[in-house]
Amino acid sequence: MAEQYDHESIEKKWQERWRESAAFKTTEDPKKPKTYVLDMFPYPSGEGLHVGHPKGYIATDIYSRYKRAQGHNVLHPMGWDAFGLPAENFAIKNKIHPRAAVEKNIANFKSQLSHIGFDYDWSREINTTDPEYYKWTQWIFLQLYKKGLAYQSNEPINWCPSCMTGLANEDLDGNVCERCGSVVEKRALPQWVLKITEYADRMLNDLSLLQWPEHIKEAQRNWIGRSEGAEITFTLTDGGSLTVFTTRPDTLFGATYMVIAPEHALVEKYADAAVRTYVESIKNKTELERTAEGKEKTGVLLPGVKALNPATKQEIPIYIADYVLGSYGTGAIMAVPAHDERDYEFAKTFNLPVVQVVVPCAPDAINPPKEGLEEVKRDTVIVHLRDKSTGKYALLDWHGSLEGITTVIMGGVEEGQTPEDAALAEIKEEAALDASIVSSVRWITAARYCASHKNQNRCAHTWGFLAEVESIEKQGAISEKEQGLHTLVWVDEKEVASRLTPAHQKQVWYLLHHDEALSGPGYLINSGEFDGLDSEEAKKKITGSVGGKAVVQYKLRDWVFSRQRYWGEPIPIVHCPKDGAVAVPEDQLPVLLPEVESYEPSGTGESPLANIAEWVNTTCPQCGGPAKRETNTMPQWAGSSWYYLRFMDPHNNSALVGKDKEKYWAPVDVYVGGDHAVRHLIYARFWHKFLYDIGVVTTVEPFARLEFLGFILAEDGRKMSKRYGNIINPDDVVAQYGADAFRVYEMFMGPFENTVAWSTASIKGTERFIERLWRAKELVQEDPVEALEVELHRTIKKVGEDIEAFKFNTAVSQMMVFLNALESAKGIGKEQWQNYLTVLAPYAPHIAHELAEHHGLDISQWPTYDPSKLTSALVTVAVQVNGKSRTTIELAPDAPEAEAIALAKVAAAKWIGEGEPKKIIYVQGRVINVVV
RNA sequence: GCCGAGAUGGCGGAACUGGUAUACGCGCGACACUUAAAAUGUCGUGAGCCUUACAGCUCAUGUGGGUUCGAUUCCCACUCUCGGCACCA
Repeated sequence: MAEQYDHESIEKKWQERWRESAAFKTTEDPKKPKTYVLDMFPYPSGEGLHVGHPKGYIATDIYSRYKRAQGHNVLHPMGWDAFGLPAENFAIKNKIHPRAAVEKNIANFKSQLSHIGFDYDWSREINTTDPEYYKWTQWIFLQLYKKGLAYQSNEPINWCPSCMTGLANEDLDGNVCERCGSVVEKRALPQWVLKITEYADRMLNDLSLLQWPEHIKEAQRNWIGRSEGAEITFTLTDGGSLTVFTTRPDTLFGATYMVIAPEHALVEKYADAAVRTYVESIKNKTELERTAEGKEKTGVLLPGVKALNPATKQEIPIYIADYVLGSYGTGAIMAVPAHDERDYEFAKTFNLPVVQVVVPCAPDAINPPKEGLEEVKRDTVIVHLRDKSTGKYALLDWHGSLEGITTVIMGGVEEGQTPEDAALAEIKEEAALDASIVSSVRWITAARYCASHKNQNRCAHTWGFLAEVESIEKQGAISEKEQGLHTLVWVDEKEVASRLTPAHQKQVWYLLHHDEALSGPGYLINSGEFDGLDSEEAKKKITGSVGGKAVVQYKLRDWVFSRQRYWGEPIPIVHCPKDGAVAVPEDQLPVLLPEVESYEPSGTGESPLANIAEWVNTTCPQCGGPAKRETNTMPQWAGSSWYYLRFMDPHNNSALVGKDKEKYWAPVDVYVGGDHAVRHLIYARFWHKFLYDIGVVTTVEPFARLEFLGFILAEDGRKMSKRYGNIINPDDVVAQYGADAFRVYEMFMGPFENTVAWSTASIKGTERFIERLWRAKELVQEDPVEALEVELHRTIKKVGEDIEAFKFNTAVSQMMVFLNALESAKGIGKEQWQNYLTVLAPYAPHIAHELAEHHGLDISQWPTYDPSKLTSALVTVAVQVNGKSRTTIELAPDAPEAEAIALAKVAAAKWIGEGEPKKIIYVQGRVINVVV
């Protein structure tokens, strides 16, 4: 009777041993290669950890232990991000001090983590609310201030009426506070703002240096939202001017009106009663209501003034509409309804003129223009013909060299013909029917192709129509010449799009049914001297011709950095009546957060700190006269924007991080996290680049590689939440199944980046795996078991490669495969066992160490695999006949082709049948395909 | 709407560079051990057809096409799901 594996006492034994021997204490060692592996540090909430949290921590722990076994010097720290609203709100609700709440929560988190067996160097633990830590957060702020990157502003900001504090744009979900769900208001308050926009381009460009998942990089790009365009100034009829930002200066000739934001300065000057009513209604509407109304465009004419389109010299009206944002660009646009979807919507609602100035034009994929040939422009028509009696549409299936091509009825517009005439004439010619025009495509479209019979390239400048016949009863005879070229076919409406071959004709069909603006590029029309130019080229030329200038705009706004709350880093500034805002001298840092009785928000827009006279009243560091401290605090993101640097040198009193230590450890080699990663990464990259500029760090990016973490859902498929009562506490799981089974299960659940629901049934599988491992120790013998060699070397290879690639699930699978083989072999050599336990140890460290100790084995060195041992003496080769697998044969992996084929022919004789195979394909060691 | 990722058994998922689809695990079924149950072990397990059996056949990787001796993998079109952004001119 084999003894049961007692995970409780064995795991405890090893955890104690690691703790007591400080096994994972890390010091700089120039002789060893370094690896810095980091999790996004947790926010110690009152709810404690659920089983989703440790998933990332297990991954970094495996990576860290693996790298240690490879001889790397590994930095794998843990700390706490503990300032911010949730802690403060929690404290208010429970009537305790936030500091006490944080301490309690941290203790709880630490206890939960301690049972899972992580290899953290706890001597480097940091806490963002520790004055020794936030001293340096304040120091960074001062450096930003000194470089002019922190400034005061009185612009209206987002105010959350429930949290009673200002928020950055990034803290919102649409127009709702992401913390509490209240709808935010606009409030003008004195704010500290950081010039993150200064770094927008560098943050965008340096993404190319990073080994990050594409979707995270893309989210960063979206967030930065760079767009290149031009600023163009329109003169007004009152002698003034109005400047707009546009990315499409090429469409200037199509600008038939202008729109300014309700906040625009010009509004005041000309506002009449209607304008005021509109602007008021916008203010009173929450953004929620505005979104609920969808994309319905609203607006009102600005009376008494018009603008002059600098290209057409025509007077155009100016509207006020909320679809133009005051905070982007110049708060004003030139509206080009033909080429902008929003302007088009607005123009339709307000009956404004629409002028097409760009013709979309793509080269035909089947018959592209040939280089070197001259291009001739031809006016053409494309006409869809519907048989009213059947609802079917006419198409032409072409013959001869155009076999396989299907088009619609089309042709040229001859001298003296209108496009409508031409369309009807083509129908007469190709379908022998008298039809009438029902509708037409609003836009001219075009395609470039090569007319090889004429040896010229053509650009078909095309009008599109829909025509109709009552029925085809009156159809005449189609000429023999036309019959020879193509056959007229009638197809269902649904089929038309898929039957048409040329992309251009598909586009015309689409536009016949969709009334949309043309937002793509093309060549210019209705644009005077610029007609015929490519739109890309026209951008520069038109901008130049009207004295505009090229500019770059970003969606990214400067970072509103003040919070009117207690629980955050005080902003180290003193306001002096004489000297204005004065930086607190660095030797006076940290500016300590005062101990107070009442830290509840005042709601007045002033921080609770404002009420503490003895703290607020101070002397000016410059003139020595009386002055007041800045009472706003920093947002939660501040402390987490640089913490990865402090882990390198957590107890340094004279610098944020020592130069040598930074040089040794930076950058973070692997950074693991998920969820709200976008903002944190933007802010941290911004600060890091700033610190690079002032010489504090030596790398341009903080996180070389990022692995995105998929979440764990509750067993019911919903998010784990107190609200649903479906939280699973890792403490309970560890108590029941053991830390190793827990660790292996979380890695085995699926690909690391996948979101998967927890399954109590499935964790039993990894529990069995651990139990079977335990029993396998009875099978250990002195001599190696030959039959296990191949699988062992494969396992060493696969587990190592999979850890590098964060493909933990397949590594676990391979370790299970090996254990299966071991059980079948009914024995394993000591050295083989040692190698196996070594690769197992990062996943299941407790049992691996226990088993290793049992046989006196050293599992601290990662084994190397022998490539020559990855394949066995015989391989199974599939035999296919006509691509279908029929049977298999056994072969030496390097068997000569002739031998393989001979064997295959015999094995598959009954499928091959009589006669010689047409062809035989042999893929070494894999497959033989006999084609008969 | 735009951008990104994805769709494989009852479930989580695997598959090198285009080469035996369904590894590994869960679940399920049968059997063994047991007075019994749990635990454990052994065997089986994509669907359908055919056969007493051995064997054999057909169909299956979201849908429809294409390239190829051969496609989960490459190409084209489409459907759906998830994530991010969302009137950014």
